[in-house]
Amino acid sequence: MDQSLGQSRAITAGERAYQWTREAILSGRIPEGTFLEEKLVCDEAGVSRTPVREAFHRLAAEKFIDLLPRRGAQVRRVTAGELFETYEMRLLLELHGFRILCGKNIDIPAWLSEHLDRMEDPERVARVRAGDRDAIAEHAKMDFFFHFSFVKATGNSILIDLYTSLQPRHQRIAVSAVSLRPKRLEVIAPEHRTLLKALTDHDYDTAERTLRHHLRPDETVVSHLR
Amino acid sequence: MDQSLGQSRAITAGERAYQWTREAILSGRIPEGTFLEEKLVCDEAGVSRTPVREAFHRLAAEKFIDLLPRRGAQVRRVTAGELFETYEMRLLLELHGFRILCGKNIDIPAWLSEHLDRMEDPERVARVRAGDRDAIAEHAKMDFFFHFSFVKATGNSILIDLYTSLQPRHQRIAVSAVSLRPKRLEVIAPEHRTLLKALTDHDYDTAERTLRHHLRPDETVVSHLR
DNA sequence: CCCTCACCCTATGTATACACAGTGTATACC
DNA sequence: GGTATACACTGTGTATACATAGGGTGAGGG
Repeated sequence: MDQSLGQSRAITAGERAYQWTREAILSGRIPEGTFLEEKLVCDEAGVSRTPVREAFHRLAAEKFIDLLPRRGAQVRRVTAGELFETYEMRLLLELHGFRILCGKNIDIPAWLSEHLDRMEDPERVARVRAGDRDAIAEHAKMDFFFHFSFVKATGNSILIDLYTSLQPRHQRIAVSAVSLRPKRLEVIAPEHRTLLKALTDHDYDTAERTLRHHLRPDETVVSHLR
Repeated sequence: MDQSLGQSRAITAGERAYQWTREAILSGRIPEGTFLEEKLVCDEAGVSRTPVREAFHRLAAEKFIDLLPRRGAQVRRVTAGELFETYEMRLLLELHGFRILCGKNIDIPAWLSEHLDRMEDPERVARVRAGDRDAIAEHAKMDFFFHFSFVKATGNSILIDLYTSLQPRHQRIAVSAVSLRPKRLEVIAPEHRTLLKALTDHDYDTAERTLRHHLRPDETVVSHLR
């Protein structure tokens, strides 16, 4: 195609295909259960099938899609069972992060407060509550980023990997939760503030108590996924 | 890890390439740090480059190899730092499994005792102590399988996924540990028996104490990886 | 009206050809 | 003798052609 343009060759075609698809799934442009056709991604990402297929295998390993032999790539659904499991694992991994952060007196990034400011921006919140799909997907990503920051601060690369692998499932759950119960936003925001303060103060007990309440499956979402 | 199941299904070329490479790495036939050439796998697995490259991307996502752009696929090394992190994560995940198994009175598979019998088979142990690379790799796989069984028994599919993703790192560490300190075998075996009994008795405290001692990095291995 | 079966057609699985970057080596120069 | 540079070669990155399985659609029968 247009390889001859001499653009920054740093990004390979496979990487473009991967990022486009990953973003399309995370943003909700491609709904769960959709059979993702190679040709669609080829056209959208402007690459041939080979790098697209490589991206698909990577995305399958990362639980974004299921690769059904001779059927195609299906965007993964989150079942009710997986919802419970995801919260269970998030609690396990995040609490472990908290223990390290508090125990070793590791400081958490100062800009996290500004991140919460952006999440609570009235205009953004209004769009989310209005049901704007893009805004909801963006909110879910920011929520993940917030929690991920604590895990990242521990510096444990494997913990970071494990937690990262939860993102596809987190995204679906968070989108469902905010879509079905926009009122949750009013609960989430102050809990995030409490978490941040507790960790800044190295107050593990408060952090744990808050997180245990924060990571509780919403019955409305559960029944919706059943 | 399920090496013997499902021979009858129509296995794709990509799957053959994946399994051959995965097995070659786990068995130690391809040493860490090796640049894995696509052509080699093509010849060995009897497929063309396309499915091999797909397998490589999958293996990279699973942390078996690093894909260096324009350089190739390098079999991952385990650093000293990752050794500590791996033990830390194994402890976290396995203890969580133990809590569930004991708390919910879930029974663990009865055949695990026979699995330990096979691990302690004098002939096998002799080969491991003699430094037989295949026997050592096999021992490491059996060790992983033993610990994995507890995680599997919880039925939490995400926990199972997360633990599975530790296998590449576990394998390298276990092989190093047994190679450098064959004497460890005499410590490992009784600890495995203690763990199994504690879990059969739903005695979490003993299980936790034993596991905390069991999953302790060996200083010899640590300095070897540095 | 619903179910079944056969056909076609589309999308996947695989191989291969070509483009090009990175590495190694040999040669020339300092 | 050591270092720098140019060139060839090897192996990866990508596109594309071809084979084939699986599903959709239509007609025919119950």
